Amino acid sequence: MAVNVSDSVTEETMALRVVGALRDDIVTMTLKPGDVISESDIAGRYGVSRQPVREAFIRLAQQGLLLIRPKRATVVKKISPEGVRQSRFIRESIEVEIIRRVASHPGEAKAVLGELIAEQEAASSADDSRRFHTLDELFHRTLARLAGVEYAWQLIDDHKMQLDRVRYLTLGVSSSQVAIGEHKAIAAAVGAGDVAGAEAAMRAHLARAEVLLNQTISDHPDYFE
Amino acid sequence: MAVNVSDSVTEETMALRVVGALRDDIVTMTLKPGDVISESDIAGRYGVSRQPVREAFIRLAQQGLLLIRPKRATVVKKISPEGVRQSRFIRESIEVEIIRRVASHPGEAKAVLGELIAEQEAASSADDSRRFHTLDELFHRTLARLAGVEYAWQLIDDHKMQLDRVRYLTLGVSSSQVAIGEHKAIAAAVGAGDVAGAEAAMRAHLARAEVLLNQTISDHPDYFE
DNA sequence: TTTTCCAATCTTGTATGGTAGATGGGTTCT
DNA sequence: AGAACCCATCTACCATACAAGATTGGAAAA
Repeated sequence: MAVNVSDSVTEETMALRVVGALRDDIVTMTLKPGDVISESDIAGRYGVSRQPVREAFIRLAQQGLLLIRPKRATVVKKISPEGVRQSRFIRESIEVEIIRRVASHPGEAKAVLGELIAEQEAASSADDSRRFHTLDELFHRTLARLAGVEYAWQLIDDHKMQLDRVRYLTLGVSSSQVAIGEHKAIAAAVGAGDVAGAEAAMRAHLARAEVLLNQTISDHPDYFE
Repeated sequence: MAVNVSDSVTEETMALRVVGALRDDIVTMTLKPGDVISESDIAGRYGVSRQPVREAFIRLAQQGLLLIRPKRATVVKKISPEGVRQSRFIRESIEVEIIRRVASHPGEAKAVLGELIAEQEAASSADDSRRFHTLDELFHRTLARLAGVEYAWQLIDDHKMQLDRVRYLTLGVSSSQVAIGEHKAIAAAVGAGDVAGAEAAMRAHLARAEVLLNQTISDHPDYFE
């Protein structure tokens, strides 16, 4: 998922290269909320003209990561707690609907999810939080695929980036053991075809993020509006 | 909601003016799916340089209305039936969650929704389908506001545009009387605090769009992938 | 006639210069 | 000293020129 800037063949156009590099810097908090950047600044940093940088700014602004203040400056958007909550409302709405569909028609779900959970336990034992993060995301994406709405999952990727920034701040904090237990509960209910139980388990799983958000706001108040 | 191109004070920058004009042309099918446009073409048409037009293209491409084929051309994206179905999956997921929240805690909901329905009946009697469309959208937006997630509603506006194109094709077709009846059922269940009933009524309301979509694909096969 | 190939002419991508609005700091006036 | 003001300097915005890939049509060869 990470894009290396110096990699000169992966991306087609310079503009997309800059988009990938900046997005990575923003999500990983290398560029912190509130940081001021400018077209010429970034252009010089990556050795390109202002034009592709400008287009990158436009794309990232539309994804809610940058705020372009005309004739003034462009800043890395601070995280809006309300925006995070509503992004999570969207995510919860969709994930609940997904888990219902999957639980209604299990099928290969139980086996597939079981494998993923096993990998997660391996990553957790190895204390590889980066890999666990990837596997966690894959768990939810797999549910979407099982429900036949993987494309819909891609559609909300933009909104998910807001959540990813918060998540990055809580990388070490989030106890993966707890998450794995919740994943097991979800998989078990799905395997049993227990729709209501699966929905409840999913809601409980997502609700834990609320606590993390409030804690993160306390830890990094200057990153939020 | 419509933006007049010749209006020279409403929009701030030329790029945003072009965005609004093109989006309006696309949603209203003035620019049809599959139509090929070019930066210089549009630039000449609006009397600006290629630069702001190019930026407009980028924005609209990110919203899924245009498809930029590098060094080749830019075309009005054809409507993807699968994309429409998944966009509607997203919408249904969110609207169901919204209607649950509102039905759980009615309050002023019944009165507010009642007023909107009355206006819809007036528009329907006057055969003003354009106004009915606006009121219909307002009905759903109001539900989002009542649930305290109006911002979330704005977040999915981009995806809704895909649905709006289909909807425009069925403007005269969709019998507003049926829609009003469904709105009444929703409002009644909400007013009674009947969560399950409100959810069922909302699902029934949204399900009707599936029929319209299939009919529209038959009527305009060249507009779809 | 059919096929191959090349060149004119499209397209979008990139670079650069100039414009107007906004900011900040120093100067001048009161 | 305090406040108003002006100007150097920043910003994003727009216009223009050039570059490079893709397409198309016709000419030339088989």
